[in-house]
Amino acid sequence: MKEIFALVDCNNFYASCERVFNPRLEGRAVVVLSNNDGCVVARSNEAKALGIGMGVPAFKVKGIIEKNDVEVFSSNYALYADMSHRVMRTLSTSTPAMEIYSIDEAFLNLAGCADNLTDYGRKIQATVKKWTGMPVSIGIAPTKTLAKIANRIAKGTPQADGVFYLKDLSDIDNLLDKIAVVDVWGVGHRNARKLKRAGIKTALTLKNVDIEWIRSKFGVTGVKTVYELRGICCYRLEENPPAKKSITVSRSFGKAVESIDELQEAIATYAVRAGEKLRRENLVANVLTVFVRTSYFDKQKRYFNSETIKLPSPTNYTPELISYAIRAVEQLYRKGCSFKKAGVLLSSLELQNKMQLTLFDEIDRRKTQRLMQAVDTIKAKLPEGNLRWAAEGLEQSWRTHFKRRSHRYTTRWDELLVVA
DNA sequence: TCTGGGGTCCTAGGACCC
DNA sequence: TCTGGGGTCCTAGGACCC
Repeated sequence: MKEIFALVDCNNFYASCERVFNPRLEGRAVVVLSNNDGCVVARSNEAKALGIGMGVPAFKVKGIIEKNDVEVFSSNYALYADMSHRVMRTLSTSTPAMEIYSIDEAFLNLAGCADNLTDYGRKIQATVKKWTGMPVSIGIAPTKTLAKIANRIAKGTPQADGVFYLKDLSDIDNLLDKIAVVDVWGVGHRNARKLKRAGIKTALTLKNVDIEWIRSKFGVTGVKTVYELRGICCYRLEENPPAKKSITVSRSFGKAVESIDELQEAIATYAVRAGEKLRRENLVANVLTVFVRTSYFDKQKRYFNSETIKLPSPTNYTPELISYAIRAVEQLYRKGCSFKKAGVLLSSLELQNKMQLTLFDEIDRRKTQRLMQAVDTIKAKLPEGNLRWAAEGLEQSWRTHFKRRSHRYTTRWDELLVVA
């Protein structure tokens, strides 16, 4: 049977997460900031109405925030990840097949689920709200790209009330005519500009474009997008996400870092985190890259650089990752630079149980594996930061800021919601 | 003063091989 | 002295997504 896609999208996800545990925020303008409390990454509808843009630096909207008493939060990833699990678990009860597309979105295959899919969508919407407190919008259509558009319509038209089924392909043209080409999934700002120059401004004109022309200018991705708009499915539901191909841990510093010791501490800390991610996915890495950079906005003394190391044997052993990462910093460090951001990238990943053993390995892999298992288990039981590798340093004054983080209500006993 | 983080895929071009 | 053509693999950079 042909797939019918529902795209379920949490409304203003991070802002809504804050609201679920803080009813005082209901009806008020709420924004959530990125790491280091830098940019606005989520806004309640009220905050959007005040003209606070997505991705704008917080300092640029400080005036609006103060004048309108906007509630401001730092990102609370522990809370958002847990809320995401709850929503996804709830959704899984309403469909035989789904794909978790991002922290706040999932594609469901609704083929054969009900006679009236709009009603069925409403039922899903109500269940998620009741079980998790999260408001969602649902777009239903024969392809993912059209489901994305249906979701937009579900959100943007009051009559739809959060659920919209793009059912009759004959109606589609009227709707596509009103969608700007930049709002089509897969068309970014750059390609939108390029399309505009060729006279293609709406989703409808894009749908009707000549296929060979689009292939020559935009490659196969462009062709797929056009077919999807025509109702021809090019992107199937991915139920089992393929294994990760790379893992990155990177952060902006809370303050500029100038000494090599601090830069190495920070990189060691990121390497530790990267190792944990690796082990959680049962992966090992063959290649480690470290990058450092000064502020993007410091035009005078700009310095971006990276160092890539081919590891002698695939590993997820933290001390090994730390030592190579620290060595890379020695290559990258420049005296007199104010480093503002750095990161560790692990790539050329493979499954741990399939890994190629090196003949002359100096490390007893079985032993280190048990050691890392023990460390991970103990760390999970201790309060954050209580168990650390020496290389991570003690003071960590470079740490990223989260000055307005709410409680991690759902994942920490000491931060439970208190009902007074 | 203050501008996020983590991914994927595609393509073009170079290196290398026969 | 003459100096082809086709294939694969890898990498860097670009574009996109949330």
